[in-house]
Amino acid sequence: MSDSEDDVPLGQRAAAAPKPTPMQEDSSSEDDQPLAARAARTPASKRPSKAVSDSEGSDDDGSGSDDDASSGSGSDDSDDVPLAQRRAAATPAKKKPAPAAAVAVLFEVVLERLVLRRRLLLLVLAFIKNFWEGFREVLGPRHVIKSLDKCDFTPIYDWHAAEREKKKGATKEEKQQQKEEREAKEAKYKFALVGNFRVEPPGLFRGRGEHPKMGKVKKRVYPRDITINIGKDAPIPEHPYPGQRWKEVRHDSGVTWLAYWRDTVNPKEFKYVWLSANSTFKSESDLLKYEKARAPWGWARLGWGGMGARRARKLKDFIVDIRRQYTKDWGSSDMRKKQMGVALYFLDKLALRAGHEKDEDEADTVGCCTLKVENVECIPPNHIKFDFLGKDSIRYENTVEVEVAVYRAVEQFLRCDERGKRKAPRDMLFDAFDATDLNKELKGLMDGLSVKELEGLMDGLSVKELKGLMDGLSVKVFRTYNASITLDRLLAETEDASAATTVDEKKAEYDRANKEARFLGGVAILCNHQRSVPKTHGTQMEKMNAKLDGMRDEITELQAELALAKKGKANKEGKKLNPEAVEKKIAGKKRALAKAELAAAVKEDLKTVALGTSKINYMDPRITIAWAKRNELDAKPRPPPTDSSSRRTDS
DNA sequence: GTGCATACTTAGAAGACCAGAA
DNA sequence: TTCTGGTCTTCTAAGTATGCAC
Repeated sequence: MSDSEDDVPLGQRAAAAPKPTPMQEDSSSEDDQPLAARAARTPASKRPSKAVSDSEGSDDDGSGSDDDASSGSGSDDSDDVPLAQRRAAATPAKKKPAPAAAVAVLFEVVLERLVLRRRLLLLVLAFIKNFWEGFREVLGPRHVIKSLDKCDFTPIYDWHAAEREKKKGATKEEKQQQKEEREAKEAKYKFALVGNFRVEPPGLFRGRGEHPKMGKVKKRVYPRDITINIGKDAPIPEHPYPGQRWKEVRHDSGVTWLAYWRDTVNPKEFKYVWLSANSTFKSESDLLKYEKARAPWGWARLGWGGMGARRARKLKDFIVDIRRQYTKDWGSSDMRKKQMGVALYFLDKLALRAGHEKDEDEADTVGCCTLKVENVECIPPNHIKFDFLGKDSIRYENTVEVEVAVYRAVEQFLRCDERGKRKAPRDMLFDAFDATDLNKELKGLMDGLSVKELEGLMDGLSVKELKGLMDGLSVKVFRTYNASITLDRLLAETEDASAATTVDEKKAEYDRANKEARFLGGVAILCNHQRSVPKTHGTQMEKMNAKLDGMRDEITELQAELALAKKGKANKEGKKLNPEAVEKKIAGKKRALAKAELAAAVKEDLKTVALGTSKINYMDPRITIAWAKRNELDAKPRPPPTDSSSRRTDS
């Protein structure tokens, strides 16, 4: 749209515009033409396709063939020549036209313009009709505006005109800055950081533990096997296999996967391409997970945003109710209720996984709800020993002291089932329900609360919001909660006993809370995050022990030197030493030895503990941030990659 | 109530990377 | 410059959760 045209209100343009020349109609740069001029060329109902046919030289306006003018797009300078003159020029001038013929040409031109003006007027009225229909819908049926006649859009028009002037008047530097700001704002919608963008290559399936499918061939996956999920208007991405097509192209904004294919080893399962863990989608999902875990209990020591202390306290009462309820169920005569009560106790106390049913062609592992009789042993008077293979066939071996009522209930569950039938070692400990039932039960706890009870818990949240948070209450939430609250507790313990004053000392305390032997009852142990012993562990320990032996020998020698120094005698090298200086040296060596011994002990203790999993999946990062703030430490997130090819995703 | 399909999270192994020590 | 050891990244297996059809 030309600037001069643009400065004229639509209504005025409608009246003033009907003077497009055929050459203007045929211009290839259609977008640059005034709306009215564009509208005049094509009936509103067929505009998009008609625009194409016009450019191909249709005779739609009834003025005879315009092929000459349109097909060649003419010479550039002919745009400035009046139509009548061009008509004349386009016809070979064999002889001077008679006056009557000139009048006829002039009449034809005037007529043509009148026809065009009428058509344009009709199109504008069409435009206005459509606008009013849409505008009325936006206003709603009860709006005071009932027709367009009395509407004055001048302020809006003026505002736009002023903005345009402002843009025009900007310096080159200002325009560049605006461009950069715009691009920075839009960047998050242009790039996505994909987690696993490679298709899994062919190979042999290993599986973990004694997997029945180990050794099976993983076939190559081709584009014809892959369904992709892209935006409706996005171009279909190319793949490196000519002649093949994607299995399917979907436009599903209700899911987060970008592509999937069927696993060739287990065709019942899918493999997905997702956004990376630090994308906004995944981060928001993580936030929700921690909110759900936090909501029913509330972290005792956290004062940061989101949940006020008052609400946290009230919601904390809610878990007190859940615990009271499952404690009551241990004595229930309803076997299903009784078993669920004990299972919830295990989940809450031991942070076990839910344990869903598994197929025959999967590794034989269990979780809380799928524990078998052979996995559980009662040790009088009130200890229970668990011994089973959990996720990834990692062994869970733990003996815990339990409430007497739980102990007796488990003895009963081990003996016979719901109907009184005697159990064998491979029978289920909890035979009256499964993990799905337990999840339904947890959700039912929330549904059972009256609006009045909810109001007591809300403290600013609507019933819908609170229910939304609590809808997420499932078995796995107990595990997330327990992991996070354990970290919170351990950090609190270090703070309470802390003599640290410097940043380095405080940071060392945090590291110790995460790693040190004295906290081995911590998050990773709680969640049973194990690893195999690193291959280099043996040689590393040998080196460390040799170093420790050397340090001990050194201290022994120094102590001998101290004895000589105290008697005023010279040492082996014939030097007389100051006893105080030797004592100081010994103290320093002892401190270094203690530090090295601790490091060796931690290394040995942690050789089978995986710390990363709890850090990534279970410990609410806000607990660490809150701890850092309380200790006046500057905890900053790692800066995003600077390389433009690896921008963070927000889309 | 059950089984299945689908979608998403959690998990350990192994290799890559990097900083500090030798 | 090379070695070492800790941490990060990648890979993909193995879980959890839930809606839907029957």
